[in-house]
Amino acid sequence: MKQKITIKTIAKELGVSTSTVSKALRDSHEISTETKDKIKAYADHYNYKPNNLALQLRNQKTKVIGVILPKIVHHFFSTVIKGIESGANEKGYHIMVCFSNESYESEVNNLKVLSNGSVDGLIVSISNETLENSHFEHFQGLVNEEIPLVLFDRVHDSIFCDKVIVDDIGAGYKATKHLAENGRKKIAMLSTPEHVNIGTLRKQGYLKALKEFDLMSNENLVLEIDEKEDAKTQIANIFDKKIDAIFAVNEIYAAIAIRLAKEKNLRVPEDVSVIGFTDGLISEYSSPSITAIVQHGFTMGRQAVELLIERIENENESLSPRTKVISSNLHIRESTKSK
Amino acid sequence: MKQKITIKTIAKELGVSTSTVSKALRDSHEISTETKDKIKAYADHYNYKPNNLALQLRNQKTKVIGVILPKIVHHFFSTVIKGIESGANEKGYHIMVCFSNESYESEVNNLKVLSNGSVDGLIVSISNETLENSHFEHFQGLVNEEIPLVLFDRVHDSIFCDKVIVDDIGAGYKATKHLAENGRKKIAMLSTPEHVNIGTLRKQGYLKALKEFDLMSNENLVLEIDEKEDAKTQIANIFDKKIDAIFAVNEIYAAIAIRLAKEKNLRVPEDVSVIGFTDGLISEYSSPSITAIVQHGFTMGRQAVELLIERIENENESLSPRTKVISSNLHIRESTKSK
DNA sequence: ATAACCACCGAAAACGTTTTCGTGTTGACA
DNA sequence: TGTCAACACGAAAACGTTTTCGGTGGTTAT
Repeated sequence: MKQKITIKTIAKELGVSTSTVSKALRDSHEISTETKDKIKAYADHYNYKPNNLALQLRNQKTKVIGVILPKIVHHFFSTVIKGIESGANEKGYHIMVCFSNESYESEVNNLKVLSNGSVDGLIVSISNETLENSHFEHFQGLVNEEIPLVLFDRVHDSIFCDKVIVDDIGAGYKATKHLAENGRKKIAMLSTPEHVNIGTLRKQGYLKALKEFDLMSNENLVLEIDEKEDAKTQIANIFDKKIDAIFAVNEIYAAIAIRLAKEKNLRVPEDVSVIGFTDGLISEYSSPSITAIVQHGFTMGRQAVELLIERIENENESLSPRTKVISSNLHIRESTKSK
Repeated sequence: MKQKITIKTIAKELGVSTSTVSKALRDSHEISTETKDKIKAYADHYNYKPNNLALQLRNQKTKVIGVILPKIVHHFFSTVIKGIESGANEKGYHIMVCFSNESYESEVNNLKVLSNGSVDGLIVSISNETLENSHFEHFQGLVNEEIPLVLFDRVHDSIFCDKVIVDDIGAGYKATKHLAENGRKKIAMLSTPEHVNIGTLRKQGYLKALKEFDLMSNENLVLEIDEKEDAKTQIANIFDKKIDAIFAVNEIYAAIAIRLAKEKNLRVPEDVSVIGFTDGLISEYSSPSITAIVQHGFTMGRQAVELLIERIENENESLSPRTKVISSNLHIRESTKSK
């Protein structure tokens, strides 16, 4: 990189002090118009840009927000990032993005390196491994250092901070209710292992709806898909049970289910109706297009960053932790139909 | 944020100088074991972390790479980001991500704020608007300042820097060739407006293959989809032309084409074979699954970041610009079949 | 006894800013 | 002529590090 021009060089070249240059560039009344013009012209000509690092060090703030996500090649998370970046930009912040790749170790590591002063605050969605093992000491560390922190989607009660979550119970309920109202009697659910709280919560909503409609709530109808094994073979089993509807915890499982149904000569939506979670490209463009719970990732990102910036910029007053619940809604498409 | 503990506070508390503390923490031989132990114990107990801003200012490097993308909610770009982050992490770098949202203005703006010392180098994919209007002065500025820069995928010849691109011509050729070898005679292409160079390049490959197989290369068979209008109605026209194969410039157009074919009672792949670009979730999970050109976004990201870091860390020797071409290949699935 | 050496530590500069507090030079006014 | 304010600018500290250089006191070799 070429030697950058600094206030010092300008000062030396023009035979004034650095304070004068600084003041002139900030248009201070303390400096004569003549000197100001001279300095500005020089700065302009040599394309002077104030060094951000120096400013950050002096102001003791970076105007940068750290974001740690479990993954990125994923419709929901990339949408959230977009929301975060959009909200951050509006307030003059930038984002620094890291991925835990669902690993506890890299989550801890990312947290550590970002909390050394490079960011003013953090937005995090907890990795699966961390949730599975319930190790949250690293977050506790952040809270103790009073570094502003907002958790979203994958959160945990034991961490004392702002949170933005989806109404997973309500979403599970809405999805299941829609199927029941369509006359579906035997509704299966494709869920996640228990430790992933989103699966558990959505299941609660599912069970609530089943109860309300006096439908069978057989544990056999809930399939906990293990991510480490092949999803397709696991899902295939569900069709042995003469089901007429499926509520899937994400859009990939929904797509796989539809594919399997076709292979077994079942019509979607007539014989089997399917609802997915995450209103992504798959739901939109597969055929039949898939009825899905839309999660409003963009809104979640915006909300998270707004909570965070509010906390950053009012660090004196200690607000107690807030939780925003983003309600989800059903986007009805072709994969569901009344009997 | 709580008042963070610094070397100064440690020095004051322990009655030594800051230099001693610094040296002790870096395990210098200049400091007696006794003093070192004392200082380390204190630092450990109060969870001292060196302030990154101060280090960055002192070392005149940030270990941060700026990344500017046209969009993020997109399989290819999110894959590239993952590749960049992965490669950066291995070398101890972090990434700062901004989005131009395909807008020239925000691209210029992002470039400006990132080039003020907050990053050691930049990885950029040019926005559509910028390409459309051929305004590249902002990149020229970077090059003049000798800020390390790597362009990927959406690049332009007039910018003098490292580049990582896909072999778009070859990819278009491979896709079309595959269709031709399957006995398809009237192959349509769903492309982009001309200014988007990827569309143009892929079209070159398409035309090359047509010529090679003595197939009709009618301009009517190439549809330039305008992103500002509804893609579906534009694509629908192509079916009037009795085509038996479609090569789409991205997976969304491919999915839409398949959907339209079904509506017109054409069977995919029997009556119409379809190939898409970008081997994303849609291609994988729609039914029929879509034969697609895989772009190796992860590899591109890795390559880009490796080129960049090499340049950052060898800033003395001025290498001439390099261009890496990542070859793409065909992932054959259900949407293509020989006649 | 003197020189040389070593172990241990501190002062100060440097990175690039901003800001507070002087300070010297005007000019006006009593 | 003396006083005071306004004006224009500079010195220095501060943000938190690292590193060079120098210094002190004690030990060893000649």
